[in-house]
Amino acid sequence: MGDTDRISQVEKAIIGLRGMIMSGDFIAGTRLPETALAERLGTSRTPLRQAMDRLVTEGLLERMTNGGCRVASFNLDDINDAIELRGVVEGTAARLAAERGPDPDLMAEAEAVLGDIDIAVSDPDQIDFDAYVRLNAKFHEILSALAGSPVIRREVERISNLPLASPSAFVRGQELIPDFMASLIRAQGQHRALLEAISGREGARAEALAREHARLARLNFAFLKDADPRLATCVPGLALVTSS
Amino acid sequence: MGDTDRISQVEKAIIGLRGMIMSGDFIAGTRLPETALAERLGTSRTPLRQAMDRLVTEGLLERMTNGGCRVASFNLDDINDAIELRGVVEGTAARLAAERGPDPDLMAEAEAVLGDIDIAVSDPDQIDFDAYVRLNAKFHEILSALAGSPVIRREVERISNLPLASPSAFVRGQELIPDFMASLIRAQGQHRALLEAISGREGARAEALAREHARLARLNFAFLKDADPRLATCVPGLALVTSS
DNA sequence: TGACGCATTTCTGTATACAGAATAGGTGTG
DNA sequence: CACACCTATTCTGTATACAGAAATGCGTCA
Repeated sequence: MGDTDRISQVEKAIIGLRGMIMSGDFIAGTRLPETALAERLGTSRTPLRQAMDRLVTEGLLERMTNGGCRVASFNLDDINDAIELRGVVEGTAARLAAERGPDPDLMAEAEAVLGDIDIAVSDPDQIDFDAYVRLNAKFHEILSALAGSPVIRREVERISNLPLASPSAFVRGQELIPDFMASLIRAQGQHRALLEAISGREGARAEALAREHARLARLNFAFLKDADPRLATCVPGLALVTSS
Repeated sequence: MGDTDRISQVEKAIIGLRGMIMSGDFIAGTRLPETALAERLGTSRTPLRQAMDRLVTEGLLERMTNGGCRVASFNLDDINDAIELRGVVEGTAARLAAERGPDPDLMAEAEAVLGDIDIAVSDPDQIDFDAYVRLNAKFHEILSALAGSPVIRREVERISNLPLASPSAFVRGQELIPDFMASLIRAQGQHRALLEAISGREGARAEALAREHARLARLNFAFLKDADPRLATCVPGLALVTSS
Protein backbone atom coordinates (compact mmCIF):
# COMPACT_ATOMS: atom_id res chain seq x y z
CA MET A 1 0.00 0.00 0.00
CA GLY A 2 1.07 3.56 -0.48
CA ASP A 3 1.39 2.98 -4.17
CA THR A 4 -0.07 5.71 -6.26
CA ASP A 5 -1.86 3.05 -8.26
CA ARG A 6 -2.90 4.66 -11.46
CA ILE A 7 -6.33 3.22 -11.97
CA SER A 8 -6.87 1.69 -15.38
CA GLN A 9 -10.07 2.18 -17.29
CA VAL A 10 -10.83 -1.52 -17.00
CA GLU A 11 -10.54 -1.50 -13.21
CA LYS A 12 -12.61 1.64 -13.08
CA ALA A 13 -15.31 -0.07 -15.12
CA ILE A 14 -15.16 -3.27 -13.05
CA ILE A 15 -15.42 -1.45 -9.75
CA GLY A 16 -18.05 0.95 -11.00
CA LEU A 17 -20.24 -1.67 -12.64
CA ARG A 18 -19.90 -4.13 -9.77
CA GLY A 19 -20.88 -1.37 -7.39
CA MET A 20 -23.90 -0.43 -9.45
CA ILE A 21 -25.06 -4.04 -9.63
CA MET A 22 -24.41 -4.86 -5.98
CA SER A 23 -26.21 -1.78 -4.80
CA GLY A 24 -29.24 -2.75 -6.80
CA ASP A 25 -29.17 -0.06 -9.48
CA PHE A 26 -30.65 -2.58 -11.91
CA ILE A 27 -33.35 -5.07 -11.17
CA ALA A 28 -32.24 -8.66 -11.72
CA GLY A 29 -32.61 -9.78 -15.33
CA THR A 30 -32.08 -6.34 -16.82
CA ARG A 31 -30.18 -6.35 -20.05
CA LEU A 32 -27.23 -3.98 -19.98
CA PRO A 33 -26.82 -1.88 -23.15
CA GLU A 34 -23.14 -1.27 -23.63
CA THR A 35 -23.13 2.17 -25.18
CA ALA A 36 -25.27 3.85 -22.55
CA LEU A 37 -23.48 2.04 -19.73
CA ALA A 38 -20.06 3.03 -21.01
CA GLU A 39 -21.09 6.65 -21.08
CA ARG A 40 -22.52 6.42 -17.58
CA LEU A 41 -19.25 4.92 -16.33
CA GLY A 42 -17.17 7.54 -18.07
CA THR A 43 -15.27 5.15 -20.29
CA SER A 44 -15.52 3.58 -23.71
CA ARG A 45 -17.01 0.29 -24.72
CA THR A 46 -13.70 -1.57 -24.96
CA PRO A 47 -12.80 -1.54 -21.24
CA LEU A 48 -16.46 -1.90 -20.34
CA ARG A 49 -16.72 -5.12 -22.28
CA GLN A 50 -13.66 -6.45 -20.48
CA ALA A 51 -15.31 -5.53 -17.20
CA MET A 52 -18.48 -7.33 -18.22
CA ASP A 53 -16.49 -10.44 -19.12
CA ARG A 54 -14.99 -10.35 -15.67
CA LEU A 55 -18.33 -9.94 -13.93
CA VAL A 56 -19.67 -12.86 -15.95
CA THR A 57 -16.94 -15.07 -14.52
CA GLU A 58 -17.73 -13.71 -11.07
CA GLY A 59 -21.33 -14.73 -11.59
CA LEU A 60 -22.83 -11.27 -11.36
CA LEU A 61 -23.78 -11.17 -15.02
CA GLU A 62 -25.08 -13.79 -17.41
CA ARG A 63 -24.32 -13.90 -21.09
CA MET A 64 -27.48 -14.01 -23.20
CA THR A 65 -27.90 -16.36 -26.12
CA ASN A 66 -28.34 -13.60 -28.68
CA GLY A 67 -25.52 -11.43 -27.44
CA GLY A 68 -25.25 -9.03 -24.58
CA CYS A 69 -25.43 -9.56 -20.86
CA ARG A 70 -28.07 -9.32 -18.19
CA VAL A 71 -27.90 -8.98 -14.44
CA ALA A 72 -27.99 -12.35 -12.73
CA SER A 73 -30.30 -13.18 -9.89
CA PHE A 74 -29.85 -15.60 -7.05
CA ASN A 75 -32.26 -17.56 -4.97
CA LEU A 76 -31.74 -18.60 -1.40
CA ASP A 77 -30.28 -21.95 -2.39
CA ASP A 78 -27.68 -20.33 -4.62
CA ILE A 79 -26.39 -18.23 -1.75
CA ASN A 80 -26.35 -21.10 0.71
CA ASP A 81 -24.57 -23.35 -1.79
CA ALA A 82 -21.95 -20.71 -2.48
CA ILE A 83 -21.36 -20.31 1.25
CA GLU A 84 -21.15 -24.07 1.67
CA LEU A 85 -18.65 -24.25 -1.14
CA ARG A 86 -16.52 -21.54 0.38
CA GLY A 87 -16.48 -23.53 3.61
CA VAL A 88 -15.39 -26.60 1.69
CA VAL A 89 -12.45 -24.97 -0.07
CA GLU A 90 -11.40 -23.02 3.00
CA GLY A 91 -11.63 -26.31 4.84
CA THR A 92 -9.32 -27.85 2.29
CA ALA A 93 -6.84 -25.03 2.76
CA ALA A 94 -6.99 -25.59 6.51
CA ARG A 95 -6.65 -29.37 6.22
CA LEU A 96 -3.68 -29.16 3.88
CA ALA A 97 -2.06 -26.55 6.11
CA ALA A 98 -2.42 -28.94 9.04
CA GLU A 99 -1.18 -31.95 7.10
CA ARG A 100 1.80 -30.16 5.61
CA GLY A 101 2.70 -28.05 8.61
CA PRO A 102 1.99 -24.35 8.28
CA ASP A 103 4.53 -21.58 7.84
CA PRO A 104 5.28 -20.29 11.39
CA ASP A 105 5.44 -16.67 10.25
CA LEU A 106 2.00 -16.84 8.69
CA MET A 107 0.63 -18.56 11.80
CA ALA A 108 2.01 -15.76 13.96
CA GLU A 109 0.46 -13.22 11.64
CA ALA A 110 -2.89 -14.97 11.90
CA GLU A 111 -2.70 -14.95 15.69
CA ALA A 112 -1.89 -11.25 15.61
CA VAL A 113 -4.91 -10.53 13.44
CA LEU A 114 -7.15 -12.36 15.89
CA GLY A 115 -5.73 -10.20 18.69
CA ASP A 116 -6.53 -7.10 16.68
CA ILE A 117 -10.08 -8.31 16.13
CA ASP A 118 -10.45 -8.76 19.88
CA ILE A 119 -9.42 -5.16 20.33
CA ALA A 120 -11.71 -3.84 17.60
CA VAL A 121 -14.76 -5.45 19.18
CA SER A 122 -13.75 -5.18 22.83
CA ASP A 123 -16.30 -2.50 23.64
CA PRO A 124 -19.76 -3.86 22.80
CA ASP A 125 -21.13 -0.32 22.66
CA GLN A 126 -18.58 0.98 20.18
CA ILE A 127 -17.50 -1.72 17.80
CA ASP A 128 -15.13 -0.64 15.03
CA PHE A 129 -16.95 -2.26 12.15
CA ASP A 130 -14.59 -1.08 9.45
CA ALA A 131 -11.62 -2.56 11.29
CA TYR A 132 -13.55 -5.75 11.92
CA VAL A 133 -14.40 -6.22 8.25
CA ARG A 134 -10.82 -5.53 7.22
CA LEU A 135 -9.27 -7.81 9.84
CA ASN A 136 -11.72 -10.62 9.23
CA ALA A 137 -10.93 -10.51 5.51
CA LYS A 138 -7.24 -10.49 6.38
CA PHE A 139 -7.59 -13.57 8.57
CA HIS A 140 -9.35 -15.51 5.84
CA GLU A 141 -6.73 -14.40 3.35
CA ILE A 142 -3.94 -15.71 5.56
CA LEU A 143 -5.89 -18.93 6.04
CA SER A 144 -6.05 -19.45 2.31
CA ALA A 145 -2.28 -19.05 2.11
CA LEU A 146 -1.42 -21.33 5.03
CA ALA A 147 -1.36 -24.47 2.89
CA GLY A 148 1.52 -22.97 0.94
CA SER A 149 -0.21 -23.66 -2.35
CA PRO A 150 -0.77 -20.88 -4.89
CA VAL A 151 -3.46 -22.99 -6.55
CA ILE A 152 -5.45 -23.39 -3.34
CA ARG A 153 -4.98 -19.76 -2.39
CA ARG A 154 -6.17 -18.58 -5.73
CA GLU A 155 -9.29 -20.72 -5.84
CA VAL A 156 -10.28 -19.88 -2.28
CA GLU A 157 -10.06 -16.24 -3.21
CA ARG A 158 -12.08 -16.85 -6.33
CA ILE A 159 -14.89 -18.68 -4.61
CA SER A 160 -14.96 -16.07 -1.87
CA ASN A 161 -15.77 -13.59 -4.59
CA LEU A 162 -18.93 -15.40 -5.60
CA PRO A 163 -21.88 -13.14 -4.95
CA LEU A 164 -22.69 -13.03 -1.24
CA ALA A 165 -20.27 -15.86 -0.43
CA SER A 166 -17.51 -13.68 0.96
CA PRO A 167 -16.60 -13.97 4.65
CA SER A 168 -17.48 -10.31 4.99
CA ALA A 169 -20.61 -10.32 2.85
CA PHE A 170 -23.09 -9.75 5.65
CA VAL A 171 -21.16 -7.81 8.25
CA ARG A 172 -22.64 -4.59 6.98
CA GLY A 173 -25.99 -5.73 8.19
CA GLN A 174 -24.81 -7.75 11.14
CA GLU A 175 -24.83 -4.72 13.38
CA LEU A 176 -28.58 -4.99 13.30
CA ILE A 177 -28.68 -8.63 14.28
CA PRO A 178 -29.95 -8.93 17.83
CA ASP A 179 -27.28 -11.19 19.26
CA PHE A 180 -24.48 -9.91 17.13
CA MET A 181 -22.00 -9.95 19.97
CA ALA A 182 -22.76 -13.60 20.62
CA SER A 183 -22.18 -14.39 16.95
CA LEU A 184 -18.91 -12.48 17.07
CA ILE A 185 -17.67 -14.35 20.11
CA ARG A 186 -18.61 -17.62 18.48
CA ALA A 187 -16.74 -16.70 15.31
CA GLN A 188 -13.63 -15.76 17.23
CA GLY A 189 -13.81 -19.04 19.11
CA GLN A 190 -13.89 -20.88 15.81
CA HIS A 191 -11.00 -18.81 14.48
CA ARG A 192 -8.85 -19.77 17.43
CA ALA A 193 -9.84 -23.44 17.36
CA LEU A 194 -8.97 -23.46 13.67
CA LEU A 195 -5.44 -22.22 14.27
CA GLU A 196 -5.04 -24.65 17.15
CA ALA A 197 -6.08 -27.56 14.96
CA ILE A 198 -3.73 -26.49 12.20
CA SER A 199 -0.71 -26.09 14.43
CA GLY A 200 -1.56 -29.43 16.07
CA ARG A 201 -1.61 -31.09 12.63
CA GLU A 202 -5.24 -32.13 13.15
CA GLY A 203 -6.31 -32.04 9.51
CA ALA A 204 -9.81 -33.46 9.82
CA ARG A 205 -10.64 -31.17 12.73
CA ALA A 206 -9.35 -28.12 10.93
CA GLU A 207 -11.42 -28.98 7.86
CA ALA A 208 -14.60 -29.53 9.86
CA LEU A 209 -14.09 -26.30 11.78
CA ALA A 210 -13.60 -24.23 8.65
CA ARG A 211 -16.77 -25.66 7.16
CA GLU A 212 -18.81 -24.97 10.23
CA HIS A 213 -17.35 -21.51 10.50
CA ALA A 214 -18.51 -20.64 7.02
CA ARG A 215 -22.00 -21.75 7.98
CA LEU A 216 -22.21 -18.87 10.41
CA ALA A 217 -22.69 -16.77 7.31
CA ARG A 218 -25.81 -18.79 6.59
CA LEU A 219 -27.30 -17.71 9.87
CA ASN A 220 -26.64 -14.07 9.11
CA PHE A 221 -28.09 -14.48 5.66
CA ALA A 222 -31.16 -16.27 7.00
CA PHE A 223 -31.76 -13.35 9.31
CA LEU A 224 -31.15 -10.60 6.79
CA LYS A 225 -33.26 -12.01 4.02
CA ASP A 226 -36.38 -11.75 6.18
CA ALA A 227 -35.42 -8.55 7.91
CA ASP A 228 -36.48 -5.04 7.07
CA PRO A 229 -36.50 -4.71 3.27
CA ARG A 230 -34.69 -1.42 3.62
CA LEU A 231 -31.65 -3.52 4.44
CA ALA A 232 -31.53 -4.59 0.82
CA THR A 233 -30.24 -1.15 0.00
CA CYS A 234 -27.42 -1.21 2.52
CA VAL A 235 -26.22 -4.82 2.30
CA PRO A 236 -24.49 -5.08 -1.09
CA GLY A 237 -26.03 -7.65 -3.37
CA LEU A 238 -29.04 -8.42 -1.25
CA ALA A 239 -31.23 -6.71 -3.82
CA LEU A 240 -30.35 -9.44 -6.34
CA VAL A 241 -31.78 -12.22 -4.21
CA THR A 242 -35.13 -13.49 -5.40
CA SER A 243 -37.55 -14.77 -2.81
CA SER A 244 -38.43 -17.86 -4.86
CA MET B 1 -25.63 -30.87 -30.86
CA GLY B 2 -26.20 -30.67 -34.56
CA ASP B 3 -26.28 -26.91 -34.28
CA THR B 4 -24.46 -25.16 -37.04
CA ASP B 5 -22.69 -23.13 -34.39
CA ARG B 6 -21.29 -20.11 -36.12
CA ILE B 7 -17.94 -19.81 -34.45
CA SER B 8 -17.23 -16.36 -33.12
CA GLN B 9 -13.83 -14.77 -33.44
CA VAL B 10 -13.43 -14.87 -29.67
CA GLU B 11 -14.06 -18.60 -29.47
CA LYS B 12 -11.76 -19.15 -32.38
CA ALA B 13 -9.04 -17.23 -30.56
CA ILE B 14 -9.65 -19.05 -27.27
CA ILE B 15 -9.53 -22.47 -28.84
CA GLY B 16 -6.60 -21.64 -31.06
CA LEU B 17 -4.52 -20.02 -28.35
CA ARG B 18 -5.34 -22.65 -25.76
CA GLY B 19 -4.34 -25.30 -28.25
CA MET B 20 -1.06 -23.60 -29.02
CA ILE B 21 -0.21 -23.26 -25.34
CA MET B 22 -1.27 -26.75 -24.36
CA SER B 23 0.67 -28.34 -27.17
CA GLY B 24 3.78 -26.53 -26.03
CA ASP B 25 4.19 -24.06 -28.90
CA PHE B 26 5.67 -21.59 -26.41
CA ILE B 27 8.06 -22.38 -23.64
CA ALA B 28 6.71 -21.45 -20.23
CA GLY B 29 7.31 -17.82 -19.32
CA THR B 30 7.21 -16.56 -22.89
CA ARG B 31 5.63 -13.17 -23.27
CA LEU B 32 2.90 -13.15 -25.88
CA PRO B 33 2.97 -10.14 -28.24
CA GLU B 34 -0.57 -9.38 -29.23
CA THR B 35 -0.13 -8.10 -32.74
CA ALA B 36 1.89 -11.02 -34.02
CA LEU B 37 -0.30 -13.52 -32.21
CA ALA B 38 -3.48 -12.04 -33.59
CA GLU B 39 -2.15 -12.31 -37.09
CA ARG B 40 -1.09 -15.90 -36.50
CA LEU B 41 -4.56 -16.74 -35.23
CA GLY B 42 -6.23 -15.03 -38.16
CA THR B 43 -8.15 -12.51 -36.11
CA SER B 44 -7.72 -9.00 -34.76
CA ARG B 45 -6.42 -7.86 -31.41
CA THR B 46 -9.83 -7.22 -29.89
CA PRO B 47 -11.08 -10.82 -29.74
CA LEU B 48 -7.56 -12.03 -29.00
CA ARG B 49 -7.40 -9.88 -25.89
CA GLN B 50 -10.72 -11.29 -24.74
CA ALA B 51 -9.31 -14.77 -25.27
CA MET B 52 -6.21 -13.90 -23.27
CA ASP B 53 -8.38 -12.61 -20.42
CA ARG B 54 -10.18 -15.91 -20.43
CA LEU B 55 -7.00 -17.96 -20.40
CA VAL B 56 -5.73 -15.85 -17.51
CA THR B 57 -8.77 -16.87 -15.48
CA GLU B 58 -8.18 -20.46 -16.53
CA GLY B 59 -4.65 -20.18 -15.21
CA LEU B 60 -2.86 -20.82 -18.49
CA LEU B 61 -1.59 -17.25 -18.74
CA GLU B 62 -0.31 -14.80 -16.17
CA ARG B 63 -0.73 -11.07 -16.40
CA MET B 64 2.59 -9.25 -16.12
CA THR B 65 3.05 -6.21 -13.92
CA ASN B 66 3.96 -3.90 -16.78
CA GLY B 67 1.26 -5.05 -19.13
CA GLY B 68 0.96 -8.04 -21.36
CA CYS B 69 0.72 -11.72 -20.58
CA ARG B 70 3.11 -14.61 -20.39
CA VAL B 71 2.63 -18.35 -20.50
CA ALA B 72 2.25 -19.81 -17.01
CA SER B 73 4.23 -22.75 -15.78
CA PHE B 74 3.31 -25.37 -13.23
CA ASN B 75 5.35 -27.48 -10.92
CA LEU B 76 4.40 -30.91 -9.70
CA ASP B 77 2.76 -29.53 -6.56
CA ASP B 78 0.53 -27.22 -8.57
CA ILE B 79 -0.82 -30.12 -10.57
CA ASN B 80 -1.34 -32.33 -7.55
CA ASP B 81 -3.06 -29.52 -5.66
CA ALA B 82 -5.36 -28.82 -8.57
CA ILE B 83 -6.27 -32.51 -8.76
CA GLU B 84 -6.85 -32.62 -5.01
CA LEU B 85 -9.07 -29.58 -5.26
CA ARG B 86 -11.09 -31.14 -8.03
CA GLY B 87 -11.60 -34.18 -5.85
CA VAL B 88 -12.78 -31.94 -3.04
CA VAL B 89 -15.38 -30.06 -5.05
CA GLU B 90 -16.55 -33.18 -6.88
CA GLY B 91 -16.77 -34.76 -3.45
CA THR B 92 -18.97 -31.90 -2.32
CA ALA B 93 -21.22 -32.38 -5.31
CA ALA B 94 -21.46 -36.07 -4.47
CA ARG B 95 -22.12 -35.48 -0.78
CA LEU B 96 -24.81 -32.89 -1.43
CA ALA B 97 -26.41 -35.17 -4.01
CA ALA B 98 -26.54 -37.93 -1.39
CA GLU B 99 -27.85 -35.66 1.34
CA ARG B 100 -30.50 -34.07 -0.82
CA GLY B 101 -31.48 -37.11 -2.78
CA PRO B 102 -30.44 -37.15 -6.42
CA ASP B 103 -32.66 -36.70 -9.44
CA PRO B 104 -33.63 -40.26 -10.56
CA ASP B 105 -33.38 -39.40 -14.24
CA LEU B 106 -29.83 -38.14 -13.85
CA MET B 107 -28.91 -41.20 -11.81
CA ALA B 108 -30.23 -43.45 -14.56
CA GLU B 109 -28.27 -41.49 -17.12
CA ALA B 110 -25.11 -41.89 -15.05
CA GLU B 111 -25.65 -45.64 -14.82
CA ALA B 112 -26.13 -45.79 -18.56
CA VAL B 113 -22.87 -43.96 -19.16
CA LEU B 114 -21.04 -46.44 -16.95
CA GLY B 115 -22.51 -49.25 -19.03
CA ASP B 116 -21.27 -47.58 -22.17
CA ILE B 117 -17.80 -47.24 -20.67
CA ASP B 118 -17.81 -50.97 -19.94
CA ILE B 119 -18.56 -51.61 -23.59
CA ALA B 120 -15.92 -49.19 -24.86
CA VAL B 121 -13.18 -50.90 -22.89
CA SER B 122 -14.49 -54.45 -22.99
CA ASP B 123 -11.82 -55.70 -25.35
CA PRO B 124 -8.41 -55.07 -23.75
CA ASP B 125 -6.74 -55.29 -27.14
CA GLN B 126 -8.91 -52.74 -28.84
CA ILE B 127 -10.02 -50.07 -26.44
CA ASP B 128 -12.01 -47.20 -27.90
CA PHE B 129 -10.07 -44.35 -26.34
CA ASP B 130 -12.08 -41.56 -27.91
CA ALA B 131 -15.31 -43.03 -26.59
CA TYR B 132 -13.73 -43.57 -23.19
CA VAL B 133 -12.60 -39.94 -22.90
CA ARG B 134 -16.00 -38.68 -24.00
CA LEU B 135 -17.97 -40.97 -21.70
CA ASN B 136 -15.73 -40.34 -18.72
CA ALA B 137 -16.17 -36.59 -19.16
CA LYS B 138 -19.90 -37.14 -19.47
CA PHE B 139 -20.02 -39.11 -16.23
CA HIS B 140 -18.20 -36.40 -14.32
CA GLU B 141 -20.46 -33.79 -15.84
CA ILE B 142 -23.54 -35.64 -14.65
CA LEU B 143 -21.94 -36.05 -11.24
CA SER B 144 -21.48 -32.29 -10.97
CA ALA B 145 -25.16 -31.79 -11.73
CA LEU B 146 -26.48 -34.44 -9.33
CA ALA B 147 -26.62 -32.08 -6.37
CA GLY B 148 -29.17 -30.01 -8.28
CA SER B 149 -27.21 -26.83 -7.67
CA PRO B 150 -26.17 -24.58 -10.55
CA VAL B 151 -23.53 -22.99 -8.32
CA ILE B 152 -21.89 -26.32 -7.50
CA ARG B 153 -22.14 -27.49 -11.07
CA ARG B 154 -20.55 -24.37 -12.38
CA GLU B 155 -17.64 -24.37 -9.98
CA VAL B 156 -16.91 -28.06 -10.46
CA GLU B 157 -16.71 -27.41 -14.16
CA ARG B 158 -14.45 -24.43 -13.58
CA ILE B 159 -12.01 -26.24 -11.36
CA SER B 160 -11.98 -29.18 -13.77
CA ASN B 161 -10.70 -26.74 -16.36
CA LEU B 162 -7.63 -25.86 -14.34
CA PRO B 163 -4.57 -26.95 -16.27
CA LEU B 164 -4.11 -30.70 -16.05
CA ALA B 165 -6.82 -31.09 -13.40
CA SER B 166 -9.50 -32.40 -15.72
CA PRO B 167 -10.79 -35.95 -15.27
CA SER B 168 -9.60 -36.65 -18.80
CA ALA B 169 -6.30 -34.79 -18.64
CA PHE B 170 -4.05 -37.82 -18.79
CA VAL B 171 -6.03 -40.40 -20.68
CA ARG B 172 -4.18 -39.50 -23.85
CA GLY B 173 -1.04 -40.94 -22.33
CA GLN B 174 -2.68 -43.61 -20.24
CA GLU B 175 -2.63 -46.07 -23.09
CA LEU B 176 1.09 -46.29 -22.48
CA ILE B 177 0.79 -46.97 -18.79
CA PRO B 178 1.71 -50.61 -18.12
CA ASP B 179 -1.25 -51.61 -16.01
CA PHE B 180 -3.74 -49.35 -17.69
CA MET B 181 -6.46 -51.97 -17.68
CA ALA B 182 -6.08 -52.38 -13.92
CA SER B 183 -6.40 -48.63 -13.46
CA LEU B 184 -9.48 -48.64 -15.65
CA ILE B 185 -11.14 -51.39 -13.70
CA ARG B 186 -10.37 -49.59 -10.48
CA ALA B 187 -11.85 -46.36 -11.79
CA GLN B 188 -15.03 -48.07 -12.88
CA GLY B 189 -15.31 -49.69 -9.46
CA GLN B 190 -15.09 -46.27 -7.86
CA HIS B 191 -17.64 -44.86 -10.29
CA ARG B 192 -20.15 -47.55 -9.32
CA ALA B 193 -19.46 -47.26 -5.60
CA LEU B 194 -19.99 -43.53 -5.92
CA LEU B 195 -23.43 -43.91 -7.43
CA GLU B 196 -24.31 -46.55 -4.86
CA ALA B 197 -23.33 -44.23 -2.02
CA ILE B 198 -25.31 -41.36 -3.50
CA SER B 199 -28.46 -43.35 -4.02
CA GLY B 200 -28.06 -44.79 -0.51
CA ARG B 201 -27.85 -41.25 0.91
CA GLU B 202 -24.40 -41.99 2.31
CA GLY B 203 -22.98 -38.49 2.05
CA ALA B 204 -19.66 -38.98 3.83
CA ARG B 205 -18.91 -42.12 1.86
CA ALA B 206 -19.76 -40.46 -1.44
CA GLU B 207 -17.50 -37.53 -0.62
CA ALA B 208 -14.58 -39.74 0.36
CA LEU B 209 -14.98 -41.87 -2.75
CA ALA B 210 -14.99 -38.88 -5.08
CA ARG B 211 -11.84 -37.55 -3.47
CA GLU B 212 -10.05 -40.85 -3.74
CA HIS B 213 -11.23 -41.26 -7.30
CA ALA B 214 -9.66 -37.96 -8.29
CA ARG B 215 -6.38 -39.10 -6.79
CA LEU B 216 -6.16 -41.79 -9.47
CA ALA B 217 -5.20 -38.91 -11.73
CA ARG B 218 -2.21 -38.29 -9.50
CA LEU B 219 -0.95 -41.77 -10.19
CA ASN B 220 -1.24 -41.25 -13.91
CA PHE B 221 0.50 -37.90 -13.63
CA ALA B 222 3.27 -39.34 -11.48
CA PHE B 223 3.89 -41.94 -14.17
CA LEU B 224 3.74 -39.60 -17.13
CA LYS B 225 5.98 -36.92 -15.73
CA ASP B 226 8.90 -39.36 -15.55
CA ALA B 227 8.06 -41.25 -18.70
CA ASP B 228 9.49 -40.77 -22.14
CA PRO B 229 9.89 -37.02 -22.73
CA ARG B 230 8.33 -37.47 -26.14
CA LEU B 231 5.06 -37.87 -24.28
CA ALA B 232 5.19 -34.16 -23.49
CA THR B 233 4.28 -33.50 -27.08
CA CYS B 234 1.24 -35.76 -27.09
CA VAL B 235 -0.22 -35.15 -23.64
CA PRO B 236 -1.65 -31.63 -23.78
CA GLY B 237 -0.15 -29.29 -21.23
CA LEU B 238 2.60 -31.60 -20.06
CA ALA B 239 5.17 -29.35 -21.71
CA LEU B 240 4.28 -26.58 -19.26
CA VAL B 241 5.25 -28.60 -16.23
CA THR B 242 8.59 -27.62 -14.75
CA SER B 243 10.63 -30.31 -13.07
CA SER B 244 11.44 -28.10 -10.07
C1' DT C 1 36.19 -0.89 -20.94
C1' DG C 2 32.08 -0.10 -18.54
C1' DA C 3 28.19 2.60 -17.32
C1' DC C 4 24.84 6.11 -17.96
C1' DG C 5 21.59 8.66 -20.75
C1' DC C 6 19.04 9.59 -24.83
C1' DA C 7 16.52 8.38 -28.92
C1' DT C 8 13.98 5.09 -31.45
C1' DT C 9 11.03 1.45 -31.79
C1' DT C 10 7.77 -1.74 -30.28
C1' DC C 11 3.89 -2.83 -27.55
C1' DT C 12 -0.10 -2.24 -24.75
C1' DG C 13 -4.39 0.14 -23.40
C1' DT C 14 -8.16 2.83 -25.06
C1' DA C 15 -11.28 5.00 -28.23
C1' DT C 16 -13.83 4.86 -32.28
C1' DA C 17 -15.61 3.44 -36.73
C1' DC C 18 -18.12 -0.03 -39.30
C1' DA C 19 -20.91 -4.03 -40.58
C1' DG C 20 -24.22 -7.45 -39.66
C1' DA C 21 -27.77 -9.19 -36.71
C1' DA C 22 -31.70 -8.72 -33.73
C1' DT C 23 -35.61 -6.32 -32.20
C1' DA C 24 -39.35 -3.21 -32.11
C1' DG C 25 -42.80 -0.65 -34.30
C1' DG C 26 -45.87 0.33 -37.80
C1' DT C 27 -48.73 -0.88 -41.66
C1' DG C 28 -51.42 -3.72 -44.50
C1' DT C 29 -54.43 -7.68 -45.02
C1' DG C 30 -57.52 -11.50 -43.76
C1' DC D 1 -59.77 -6.73 -34.54
C1' DA D 2 -55.82 -9.82 -34.83
C1' DC D 3 -51.89 -11.49 -37.11
C1' DA D 4 -48.13 -11.34 -40.17
C1' DC D 5 -44.70 -9.03 -42.71
C1' DC D 6 -41.63 -5.37 -43.73
C1' DT D 7 -38.82 -1.53 -42.45
C1' DA D 8 -36.07 1.19 -39.52
C1' DT D 9 -33.50 1.61 -35.52
C1' DT D 10 -30.67 -0.06 -31.99
C1' DC D 11 -27.18 -3.02 -30.40
C1' DT D 12 -23.44 -6.19 -30.47
C1' DG D 13 -19.10 -8.08 -32.35
C1' DT D 14 -14.97 -6.95 -34.78
C1' DA D 15 -11.39 -4.23 -36.86
C1' DT D 16 -8.48 -0.42 -36.73
C1' DA D 17 -6.43 3.98 -35.44
C1' DC D 18 -4.03 6.54 -31.92
C1' DA D 19 -1.50 7.88 -27.75
C1' DG D 20 1.36 6.93 -24.03
C1' DA D 21 4.47 3.84 -21.78
C1' DA D 22 8.10 0.45 -21.67
C1' DA D 23 12.04 -1.69 -23.59
C1' DT D 24 15.97 -1.82 -26.48
C1' DG D 25 19.96 -0.26 -28.77
C1' DC D 26 23.37 3.11 -29.62
C1' DG D 27 26.41 6.70 -28.63
C1' DT D 28 29.06 9.29 -25.46
C1' DC D 29 31.58 10.19 -21.41
C1' DA D 30 34.26 8.88 -17.39
